[in-house]
Amino acid sequence: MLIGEYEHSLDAKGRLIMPAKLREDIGEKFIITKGLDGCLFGFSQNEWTNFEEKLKTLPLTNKNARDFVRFFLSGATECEIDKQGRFLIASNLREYAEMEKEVAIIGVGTRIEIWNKEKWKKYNSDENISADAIAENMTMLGI
Amino acid sequence: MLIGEYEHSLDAKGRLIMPAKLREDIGEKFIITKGLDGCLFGFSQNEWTNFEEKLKTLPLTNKNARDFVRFFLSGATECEIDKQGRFLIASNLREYAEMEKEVAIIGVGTRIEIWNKEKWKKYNSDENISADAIAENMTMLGI
DNA sequence: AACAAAGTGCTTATTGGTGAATATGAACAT
DNA sequence: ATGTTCATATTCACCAATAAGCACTTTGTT
Repeated sequence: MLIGEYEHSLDAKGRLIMPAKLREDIGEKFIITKGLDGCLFGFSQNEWTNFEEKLKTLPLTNKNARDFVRFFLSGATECEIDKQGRFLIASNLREYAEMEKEVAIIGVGTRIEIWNKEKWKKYNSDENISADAIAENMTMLGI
Repeated sequence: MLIGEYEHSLDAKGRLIMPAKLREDIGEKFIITKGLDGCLFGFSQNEWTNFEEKLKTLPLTNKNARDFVRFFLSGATECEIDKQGRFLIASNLREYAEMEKEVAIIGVGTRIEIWNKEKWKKYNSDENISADAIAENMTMLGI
């Protein structure tokens, strides 16, 4: 289970340390893609192949399907964690998520998310995540 | 699995570098043809025969289907990657996809797509990929 | 035959990815 | 407090991938 919040920084070449506590669960090789709300998603191999299988079934003739597949697959990269625990974030993904240096990495159960740190702070301070709203959603889900 | 987004440029003779990360999957010889949404499609030998098979199943009695088949087959060319990792894009295909110099190559699972870079940027900034639509599709696919 | 256009191949410079070495800093034990 | 260990940060050097320019070959045209 991928959990926790970590802050790290990109090096000059755009590499990032994978927090030691996430390393085991995410695996040595994993996939990052463009995510929602301006962050990047990171999936373990298992989660990803699942997802790929589903994408493959979508029809080429349907424009919505093409758009969706393009978004995820064109935005995807396989990453490998090096001996020093770092991995490279492709430049187009860095650009997409507007990452300069300071980055937040968070575990979200089945995936990780990588955020520009400022954006993450801001996102957290917004009303989208007021305790009330969350509580409401919890009751909706029957928790 | 063909994934990722790469930006490269045509040389004076209309040749293009095949990004190193796609080379293995697409194979030394592959097929490019006119694609949908103004780009070119590129298939590995295997995927191409696959695709041909699917086209063959379409009813020749239906004009739409005939048009569809002609569209893909008439534009198809075999490409070979040279020692320096480049391949030539036939001039009629370059013209079809309105390629001048700057080009985006993307991996979309079973095929690659080659876009005029500007067109690709524009396509990405359009609403075809609103966050809402993506989120919706994600839940549909159970992610 | 002469020329132009298109295609092929080589050579060089530059960029960006990769790996190694070292430094910093926190957590913990003595 | 002091030393030890582990995780993270930073820097440097090297190598592979790509860009760009040029020259040669082939093909088709006049």
